[in-house]
Amino acid sequence: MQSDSFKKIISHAKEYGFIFPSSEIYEGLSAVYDYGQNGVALKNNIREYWWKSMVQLHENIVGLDAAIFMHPTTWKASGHVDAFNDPLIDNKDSKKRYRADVLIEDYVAKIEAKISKEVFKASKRFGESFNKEQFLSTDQRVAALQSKANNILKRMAKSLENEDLADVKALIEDLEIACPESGSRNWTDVKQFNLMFGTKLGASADTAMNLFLRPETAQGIFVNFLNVQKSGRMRLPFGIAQTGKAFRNEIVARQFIFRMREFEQMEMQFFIPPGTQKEWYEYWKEKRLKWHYNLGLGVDNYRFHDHEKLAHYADAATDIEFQFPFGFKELEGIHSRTNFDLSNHEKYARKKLQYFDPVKNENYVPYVVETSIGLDRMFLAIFSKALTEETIQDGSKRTLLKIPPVLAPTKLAIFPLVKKDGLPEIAKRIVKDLKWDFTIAYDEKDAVGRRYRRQDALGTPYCVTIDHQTLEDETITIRDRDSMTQDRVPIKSLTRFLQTKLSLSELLKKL
RNA sequence: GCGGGAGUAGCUCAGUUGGUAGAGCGUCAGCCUUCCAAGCUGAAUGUCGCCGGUUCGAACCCGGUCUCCCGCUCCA
Repeated sequence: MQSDSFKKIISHAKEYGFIFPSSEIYEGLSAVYDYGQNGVALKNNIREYWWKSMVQLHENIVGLDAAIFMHPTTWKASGHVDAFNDPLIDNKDSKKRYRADVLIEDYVAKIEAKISKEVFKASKRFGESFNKEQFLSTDQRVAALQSKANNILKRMAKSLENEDLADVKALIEDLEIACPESGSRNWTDVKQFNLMFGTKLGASADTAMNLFLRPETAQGIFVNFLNVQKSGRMRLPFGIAQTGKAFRNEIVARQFIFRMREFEQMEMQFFIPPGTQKEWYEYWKEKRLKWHYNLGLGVDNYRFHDHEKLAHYADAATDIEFQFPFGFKELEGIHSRTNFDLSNHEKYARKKLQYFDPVKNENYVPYVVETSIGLDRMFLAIFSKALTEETIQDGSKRTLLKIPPVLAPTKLAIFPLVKKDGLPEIAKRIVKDLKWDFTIAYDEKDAVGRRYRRQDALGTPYCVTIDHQTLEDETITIRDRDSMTQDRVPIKSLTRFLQTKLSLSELLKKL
């Protein structure tokens, strides 16, 4: 059922020019997609809604557009070089894949469990009949186990540090670690999997600099913190907003545009005095949820999911999850990032990244609360909820995209009822007048009913029809996409009607 | 990466024991002039995912490969 509707979403997206597989004539490229003529319009409109809600509506939030290439040390400071590198190993019998370091750590955890058991047993005996010899032997056993555990961890750390993956495998073999699933010790080689895409800057091979394509846009904001703060005379609390592409070499990229290797983020980093992160974290949670609710996709489709295991940089984190066709999944993240990023950039760059607080009269590294949303996921959220198949009164079916009108790729379609009697001329005149303010489609082909349906499938919220009465009294009908009802209004009042229904500022005012 | 399913026109799909490809919808041109798809006439569109093999002959059989969906795994 669900996968059925998901298939419909994918084929509708293709058939109506929203999303195409990348390089399709060359058999495509795994998990890479292109936005078509209607997709790019919807995507731009979503981005604009986000951007204006951040930058235009907040005096203390400004924009930025940092480059995708960044100095390689950026990613050491951010922790991505370490954290985005996983040594993976497969068991050939169970076909299960594991992180090699986790397998070894689990083994060590077992040794440690043994140690505490020994100590516990010994303490019990100690309480009963004390036997000096026994106790000593326990002591030695514990010491032996402890040193064994330490040696394993030391060897693993050293191998990982030196990227000696053969030794990581050798360690697993030496310890006779078996697959938890199959109990087999038939392992593949350890492979390093780096989630960051590498590339080279510079013409000649020997002087070229190894770079990464950014795995998140946030670091472009952090490294520009002082530039923006000083040049913009910004005072805390203030935010920097940015939208842009990021790249992750996901092991498994799936589910259409939900998890792509190249994707677009909309991030805002909010800089605050230390100690106020809790309140700002709550503030942005509420604020962001409201932004989503405001689109009217249904409040039941959203929920918070608080992280229990926090990332290396965070002291609190939550996801806004959305009910996608394949279940509730992360749409946006709100993270209290502490001063982790700025402090680390201070360390690696050996430059102060501090703010002089005129109120407290002191210098400090600001804390950060981040809101980070995937534009492609937002697109999928809207598109998947918008796609509707309904049976109307006469029993016929229609397919429509209930995209929030403000975000629709085409805002208005204009039809002459028939292709004669001067109706097309009037229709074209209206197009000419309104195209300055709205994206408009004109269609005179086929029966008008069929033209309505065509626009329904594209999500066009309003269709204006010019009929014979227009010739008499300069009125037209406006047909509503969702209700299919029509209003007859004077041509003159069209602009104002559309502005109230379709202007982004009206939507923003509700925030 | 593993397992399952799939790939034939823009979309959904049919295609018999191997004999050079079809339908519906859509699109385009025209007719009709009608306010909610499926009226009439005509037309275009396929390296049958790709490469190789078997065969006189492959959409179909075999091998490899790519892509998509689902489930594992992964997702700082």
